[in-house]
Amino acid sequence: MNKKFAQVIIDNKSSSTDKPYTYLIDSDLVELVEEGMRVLVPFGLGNRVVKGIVIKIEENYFGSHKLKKIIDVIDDKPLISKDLIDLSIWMSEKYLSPYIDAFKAVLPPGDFKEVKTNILLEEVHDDIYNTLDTLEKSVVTIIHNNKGKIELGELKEQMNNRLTNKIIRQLESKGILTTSMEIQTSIEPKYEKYVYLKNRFNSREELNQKIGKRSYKQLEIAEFLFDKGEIPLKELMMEVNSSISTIKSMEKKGLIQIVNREIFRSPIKEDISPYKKHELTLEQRNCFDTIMDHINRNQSSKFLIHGVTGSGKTEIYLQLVEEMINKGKESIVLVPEISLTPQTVQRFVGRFGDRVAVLHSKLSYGERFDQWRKIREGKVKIAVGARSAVFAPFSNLGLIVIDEEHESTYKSSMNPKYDTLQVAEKRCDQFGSTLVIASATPSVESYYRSIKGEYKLLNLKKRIMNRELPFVKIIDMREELNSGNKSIFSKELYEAIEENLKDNKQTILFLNRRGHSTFVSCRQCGYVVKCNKCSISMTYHLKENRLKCHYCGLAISPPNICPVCKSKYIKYFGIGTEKVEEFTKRLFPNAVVKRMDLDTTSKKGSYESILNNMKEEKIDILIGTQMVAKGLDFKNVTLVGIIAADTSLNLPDFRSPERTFQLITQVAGRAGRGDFEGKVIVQTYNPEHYSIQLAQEYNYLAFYNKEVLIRKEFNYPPFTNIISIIIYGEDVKRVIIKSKEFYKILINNLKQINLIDFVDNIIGPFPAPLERIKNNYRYQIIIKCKNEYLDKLKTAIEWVFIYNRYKVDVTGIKFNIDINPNSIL
DNA sequence: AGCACGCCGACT
DNA sequence: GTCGGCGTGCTC
Repeated sequence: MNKKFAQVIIDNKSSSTDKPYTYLIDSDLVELVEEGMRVLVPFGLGNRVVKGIVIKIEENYFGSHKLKKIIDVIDDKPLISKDLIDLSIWMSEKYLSPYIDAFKAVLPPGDFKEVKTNILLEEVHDDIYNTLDTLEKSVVTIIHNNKGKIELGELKEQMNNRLTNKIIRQLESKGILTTSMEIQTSIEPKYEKYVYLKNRFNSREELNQKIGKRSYKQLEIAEFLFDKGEIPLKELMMEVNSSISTIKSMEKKGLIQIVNREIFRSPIKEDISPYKKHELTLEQRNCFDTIMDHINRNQSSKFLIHGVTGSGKTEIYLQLVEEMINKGKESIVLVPEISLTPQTVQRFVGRFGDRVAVLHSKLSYGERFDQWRKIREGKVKIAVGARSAVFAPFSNLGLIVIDEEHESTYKSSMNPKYDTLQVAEKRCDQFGSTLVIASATPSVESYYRSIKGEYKLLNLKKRIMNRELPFVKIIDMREELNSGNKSIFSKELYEAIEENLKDNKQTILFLNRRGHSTFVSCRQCGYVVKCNKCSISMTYHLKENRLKCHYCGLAISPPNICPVCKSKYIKYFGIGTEKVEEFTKRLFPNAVVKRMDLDTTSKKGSYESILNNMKEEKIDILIGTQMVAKGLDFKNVTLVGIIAADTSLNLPDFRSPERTFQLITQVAGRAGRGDFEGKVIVQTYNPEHYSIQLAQEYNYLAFYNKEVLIRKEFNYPPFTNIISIIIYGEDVKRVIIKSKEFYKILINNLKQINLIDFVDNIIGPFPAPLERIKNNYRYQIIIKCKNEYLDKLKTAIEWVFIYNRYKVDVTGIKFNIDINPNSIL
């Protein structure tokens, strides 16, 4: 008997069922099931039928479970290829992520269980039809009677024959059928379960009578619902600390109703004009040739392009991609989310037209699925997108480009908490393809690796057309203050803006903080308005006249009198982009001033409209956050002002000098991109800090050399790995007790496996720098560990925190484990 | 997530 | 005793 064994991942987001389950593939299915296909399997004591995905097929089974059989196979082709399956398994191990989350990253967007296969009938001539066997004929007839198109599941139902998938494949190879995937997202929006009391009770007394004293838990829930009305099921379970079974039995009794409510989402669209090919400069050509030379000699290689801002890196990517197309290979181009919207995408779509798939966060599930399907079915050759585009399901991948590789958005903060650079390396290894990463300010880690020879370093030192990098002037704001200037503009910046306006040139003002005032405080007693769910001061937003929490979104009206001491001396401190806008408009009443940050670009198309106005020179002064720092290319911008270079410098994170250096360099790069010289004015209270000084000189190498020494001395990446474990929950006392308990268990475990002496450092548990977010108290343990012991350490962490082998009661406690996180805040 | 098993308290 | 609620543990 020909039988095989399949490892199946079942989607039910509970950590205890997140592992491969082995099922028997009976002889009648053995030829139909492939890795990457979805199957129906019996699961649990009640053998309920669930959908799962086959990740491995083996000839033998040596385990001791009595195996159940796969009921049926859903797909006629694998949803994902073998290399993406391997990649997911690799990710779940590398980043300690649940399998199901790692697989969701590579599976079609949306709910993979809802993917349908459509079968389309081509024209069939009688002479061909007559060569078919009976079963094949009946398939053709069924589809014909269904207007030439049918969904696979429905066809199988009508055929009522195990071999349907096989027949389809035969007919497909004869060119009689074609198949195509579809997902029903436009009519299947996202839902969440809500609970409410069935409206039969007028009073508590009536409730008590109906339920009876015995079911005190039910009574508690009912009373809770009586007060609250409708509430999400998850929240209810949290609030009353009850299990689902209690709630379900109440539903059975008809006391409560559980309903699905839709959660909203929205799409956007854009128009794009052609972008013609540019002649490469000598430097660009050298860089391009070196890469192509390696590719042509079939040496799979990794390159780091260190190119100053405005050196024309995008044109190099474009031409590399073109070469790939000529070789019949596909390319993935990754850009940070923020610069994704118009400019880079316009260039790719402008040059390659419908051979480009664009993936970004503003697509709806349906749109995203369409892009995914185009890639999967080989209809496009290039995928341009944010970090998740690294999973684009190409089958003959030749090149991955990562633009602005230093950007923090390349590290995911959700499961799987992957680092896009590492994933890209892995994919390139799988396909033998080329990896090109590039930045004007490479991350210390990447540059270190290029020095060690893991990446081949390519330099672009000149801007195109030999334009000069803009002159950077540092203004010591302490001196401004001493000379009596309390304004947010130094004298020098003010005069420069004034002059720029006179010359009809454009100005960009950068401040990495949105809102109007960053905190509101009482001058009498020092009280600061804080979010009542997060340990963070609230930012005042002028336009809406509200105080907002930038972590949880809570908005309240600003107080007129101090809630503590009742004084009316409430003052607004700190500057945000909104206040900069207000001041700028007041000081330059004749200038057209626009602000670009999260608050002004949340509406559909508003980002594009601001950029277009900027391009058409309808805006004199553009004020913005991070958004203006990346990739924007306006020829008429000659002045860039950095309002406060210190905001990113004083954060308690080892990467803050690096961030500051990168930010200043990137923002400065926005000036002088046209025929006119650019100027940058940096305002700071720390003018002597090395990251500001060296950014002024555009001296990346000196910055790197200094920074890498510090990293070595204090043992930070790239010399070690940092693992952050955050233990959080709503009950502070429990969080503290549990984090101490887990810390002890972890230490004991590490002692047992003789690892404790090899782990560089374990600190904690201490309150996380952001001690409270969205009502959760957060305690943190930070572990440093060299590469060679990392795997052992991860196993220990998995054992203690994820599998919870020590059976610690973890009700109300959650963990967030991040390996080499972006920041340790 | 869903299902069964077994403990335990309240009522006959 | 016995009925029913509620927590616990397992799912190839």
